[in-house]
Amino acid sequence: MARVAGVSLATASRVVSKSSYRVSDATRRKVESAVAELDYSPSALARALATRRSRLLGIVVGDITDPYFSEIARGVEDVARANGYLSIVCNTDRTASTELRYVEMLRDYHAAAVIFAGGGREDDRDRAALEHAVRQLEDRGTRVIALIPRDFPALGVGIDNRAACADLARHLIALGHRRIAYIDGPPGLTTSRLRMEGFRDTLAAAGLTPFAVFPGNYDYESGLEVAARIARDVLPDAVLASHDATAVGVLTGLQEFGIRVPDRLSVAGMGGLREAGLLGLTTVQFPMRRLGIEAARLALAEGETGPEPIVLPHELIARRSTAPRLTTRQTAGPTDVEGIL
Amino acid sequence: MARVAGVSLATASRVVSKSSYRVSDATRRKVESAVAELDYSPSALARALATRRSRLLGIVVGDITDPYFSEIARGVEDVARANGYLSIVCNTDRTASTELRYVEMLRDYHAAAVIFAGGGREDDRDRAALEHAVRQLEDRGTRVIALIPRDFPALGVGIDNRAACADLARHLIALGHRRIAYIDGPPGLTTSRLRMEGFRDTLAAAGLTPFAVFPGNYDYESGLEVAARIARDVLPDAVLASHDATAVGVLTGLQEFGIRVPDRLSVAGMGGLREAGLLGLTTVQFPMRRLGIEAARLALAEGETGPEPIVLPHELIARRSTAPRLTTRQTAGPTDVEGIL
DNA sequence: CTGTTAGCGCGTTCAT
DNA sequence: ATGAACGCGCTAACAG
Repeated sequence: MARVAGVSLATASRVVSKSSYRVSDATRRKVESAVAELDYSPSALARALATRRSRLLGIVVGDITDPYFSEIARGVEDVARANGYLSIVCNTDRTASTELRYVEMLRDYHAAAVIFAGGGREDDRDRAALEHAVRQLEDRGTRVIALIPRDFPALGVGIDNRAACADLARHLIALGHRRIAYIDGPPGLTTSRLRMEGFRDTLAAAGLTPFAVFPGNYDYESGLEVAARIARDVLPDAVLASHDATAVGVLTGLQEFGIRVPDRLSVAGMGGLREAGLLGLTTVQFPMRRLGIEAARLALAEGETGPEPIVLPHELIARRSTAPRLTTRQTAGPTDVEGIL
Repeated sequence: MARVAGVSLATASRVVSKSSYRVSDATRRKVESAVAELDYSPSALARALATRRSRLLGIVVGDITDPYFSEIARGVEDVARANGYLSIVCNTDRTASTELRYVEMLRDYHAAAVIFAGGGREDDRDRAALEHAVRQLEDRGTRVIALIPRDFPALGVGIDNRAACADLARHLIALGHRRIAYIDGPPGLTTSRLRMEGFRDTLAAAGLTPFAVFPGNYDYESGLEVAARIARDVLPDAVLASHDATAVGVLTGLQEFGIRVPDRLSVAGMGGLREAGLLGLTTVQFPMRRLGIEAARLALAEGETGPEPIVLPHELIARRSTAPRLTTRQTAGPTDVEGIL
């Protein structure tokens, strides 16, 4: 193509790659017309090879199907696109080995940066291997960003899981509830631990002890099970689930037993899922998309940023699944119409 | 690295790239130990440049945040990973220009294949440009797969939008409903047209005419609006929404007006969203993940496949949002407990 | 301002 | 079975 333009490869490269080089308008025009004529487009691959810098951005998530992750990915992708980067999404299914494999592939493609969404596990046996792979990444010049908390050193951005759960607990206590049950997250996950700590500490500060702590898995089924158990046994004043999906499960399960929320007990979740809004579930909303955006900004930023992680604010959204304890409310009114649910 | 192995670059390449070449076990071992020692890994970029074939798979979606798309992406990614490919997801926001831009980037990276999820627009002014870009892709040897219907020629896989909507209409008619309203999808979308046709044709075949056809946008808000309109006016026997999100909007809106579903009227949606199950919404479930899987298989398949598109089956899931017309049902029973909704 | 040259890190002929 | 050389398409250094 440089040939049909009648110039040398170098000049052609200079105009095509928009390098801040001085090129006369005349030759520039010649090249441009040649480009148009040949329908030419430069090979990003070759460029990356020569530059040692690709414009590929890796984002490793647990499962893109999970609304949290897809929202994060969307945020990342938005700024990636704005900067001419392509986003590679990697589903790890929370499995260390596939996560590792992906990291290696991203390294082989000289990804400009990789963003680890999804928290780390605290019981990870492959941590050493991962840490090694991450180091390799950095050695090759790719930036690594982590949505904290993560089990390897990396600058990052995140949310305050502990504080969020604490806020929720305080909300429940403020409503007069004392016998508060908690549904834990998957064992070994850092976020599980943090949220649990937020719950326990807040209760302790109020001189309370948990009514019960049920195991959970950040999913719908966990909620159903808990609902069945408390329905057959003693009802707490409130149940705080460490995940919206679980809280929705509680709501559904309770309803099958004819136990009305919030009349008989309050229910709250965490995350800010669409379903939460739909069912009137009290929750804390996490700014997932912003999280992705900030992470991508960090990833693409030229200047080195300080090691202190950015912490984005969450928001407590009180809805009709939580209400003051021991209140006699009317069962009429627009917010309490019987639906098909 | 070939140096420390004590062999030539060629032999090293032969073992690293697993080429079906004859290499003696002795030298192979030498190379392998050198690889391990140096923590060496081949550059996928250089390989792609030399081979003229990358292991990058592009998947262009409307919005990864949309459960349909994320499910498709997941399916694609699953088979991509199994074959050692990386998946690049591109959010077009249903905008032709950004879709075009992405296609160009994917071409520059010599993507092995690109899968177009998300249907085409019928009013697309940039169709020519897109078609051109797609042709360029194919010229460079990248396969292009489309989740039909699409506005440019490509082999593909899809679902039968028309039949799905027809099934729903038949279901409603079989329940005895005659005055059936429809909520359309976004104008200009091929899927909108197809679904609408399925609805109209089925009604016509039964000697019925639509009670009303409301404009919609495949979203929640459209449903709310329709609910408000029919609540203040005459209630149809049933409303069929072209999208689950819209149907959920109808449900929510109706309930705010104290209109009980399915007592007063039936409601159905399309898609198979999680929320549909949660709220007991009758719908057709589309096998989105399978769609992605099949698309990826096509994309990665070596042999040429026939031009006839694969059509995956959908499934009508009748739930409690639809019921026979003019039936007096008791308002008790476990499926009809008043919830917080 | 523009042309020449030398890699980037691989795969792939050809010889040997 | 192995080694030498060339090319993939582009950028970067150095001349002119």
